Amino acid sequence: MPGSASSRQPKYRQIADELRRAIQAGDYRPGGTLPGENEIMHRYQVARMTARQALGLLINEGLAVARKGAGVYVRSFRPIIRAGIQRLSSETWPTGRPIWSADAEGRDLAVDQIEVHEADVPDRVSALLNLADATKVLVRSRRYVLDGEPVLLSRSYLPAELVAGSPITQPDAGPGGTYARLKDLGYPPTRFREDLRSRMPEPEETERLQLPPGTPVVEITRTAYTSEDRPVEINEMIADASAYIFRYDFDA
Amino acid sequence: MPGSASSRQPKYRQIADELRRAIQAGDYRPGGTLPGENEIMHRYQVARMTARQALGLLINEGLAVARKGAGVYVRSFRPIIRAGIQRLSSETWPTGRPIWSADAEGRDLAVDQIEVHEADVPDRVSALLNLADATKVLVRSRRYVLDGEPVLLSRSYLPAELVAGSPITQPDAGPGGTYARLKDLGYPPTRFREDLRSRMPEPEETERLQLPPGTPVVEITRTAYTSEDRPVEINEMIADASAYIFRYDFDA
DNA sequence: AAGTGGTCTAGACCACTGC
DNA sequence: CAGTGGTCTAGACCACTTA
Repeated sequence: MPGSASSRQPKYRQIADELRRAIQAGDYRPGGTLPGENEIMHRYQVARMTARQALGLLINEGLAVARKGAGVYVRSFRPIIRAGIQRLSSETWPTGRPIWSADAEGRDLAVDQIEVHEADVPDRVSALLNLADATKVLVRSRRYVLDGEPVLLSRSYLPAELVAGSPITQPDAGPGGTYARLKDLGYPPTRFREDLRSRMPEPEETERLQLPPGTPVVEITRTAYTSEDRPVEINEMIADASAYIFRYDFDA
Repeated sequence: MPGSASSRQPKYRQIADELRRAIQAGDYRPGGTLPGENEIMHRYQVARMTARQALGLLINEGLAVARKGAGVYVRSFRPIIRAGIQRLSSETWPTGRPIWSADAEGRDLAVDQIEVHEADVPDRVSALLNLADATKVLVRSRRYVLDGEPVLLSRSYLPAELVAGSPITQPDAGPGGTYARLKDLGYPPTRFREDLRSRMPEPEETERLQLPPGTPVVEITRTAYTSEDRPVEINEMIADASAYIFRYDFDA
């Protein structure tokens, strides 16, 4: 009778602990299959729901994924490094290469679900952009897909009056992107702020990023300022936390 | 019969969706109670486990917490802003004020579980510090507690040979902390790298940070370099993601 | 003492995957 | 078609909180 003595831990935790140790010891390879519900029921002599609770723990910890009709598998990770500071250095804009090209070094990064439209400024954005209520903003949304898997949702807000008629209002803002165009307009960003927060995803984010359970998101709010400290753009991003490492290099 | 037509969503999802909307609409205040298992069973005519699944969803999303014997409550958040760059500016060390004093503006920040000892260098650390295997490192561990709640675990590694005999080997490294002492030793850090990653906590982290389900952690790995690009310290931190906003200000 | 959430059982039917 | 995970029921006993 495995795990009979020794414990005031509930059974499902003991089972999960045993499997977790085995995973970390490498007994189950990333991408490989884990014991399923039936296997656990027989091996530990427990009911269906108890086996499910054990697997549910591992799944919510992001260590495993269940595939309906197939089985339960060990998750594997291969995050990309996003260098927050260098990627926005003003030297990189005029090259015409997209900013995110540096992030994906030799992997296949695509952009889809592009949407550009004008709208009323949301409250939290008007506060950051120092705009009056009921001002119009240009909203640029897109989704980044790495090696076929969506990894990032991005939505940026710019004062509509500032960018009217410029290529920024087009889906493709041209070489160097939005920041190069802001420079053309006489408002080059010289300073950035990125605020990072991590939390569990909302259902809509789970859907658009195709997130398995147990996967947090990182919410990045970037504000771009001109040299006169005028905020000219807000970029709100939602990243699949398992796909990214966020890197910041700076001086003492 | 509520929620009978309309749906190919499972019942527990429909119930969770309804409660989630109500929370976001403000029908349930942060800290206030949510309908419990019995309430949901009667209101929606479902079995115990189905009501639990619905609540379990909200709990794993970090929107609710269950307190045994009491009820289910809406979670409330009050994150602190950690300014990654300014807090490590070399001007702040000589003031003698602890670096983290800037993080907690008017709130009660304490440090406990302090531990200082020598150990063999772990593999991932020796790679970052450019050390040979089997070198000794000084390990300084501590836990930060904000308003009575633990929010951060920190463990730093320094080459033992470098800091031998200095106040760094004492639990209290003195005014200005480790970095001021490294300066005294002739190795002032001039450049930092912070790598951030978010994931669900391991059981030990859940325990030490007293994390409710549905709370990710942010893992921060900071490397401190001298002006000759020699890495002199690795600081691995594990933060309660719900307690922090990570802020980085930088130039284009 | 009454009510709450936590654990657990022993069934059932379903949709999906893989051979 | 056999096996998998997903949903759901109707019970049970327990430990804990609140009053």
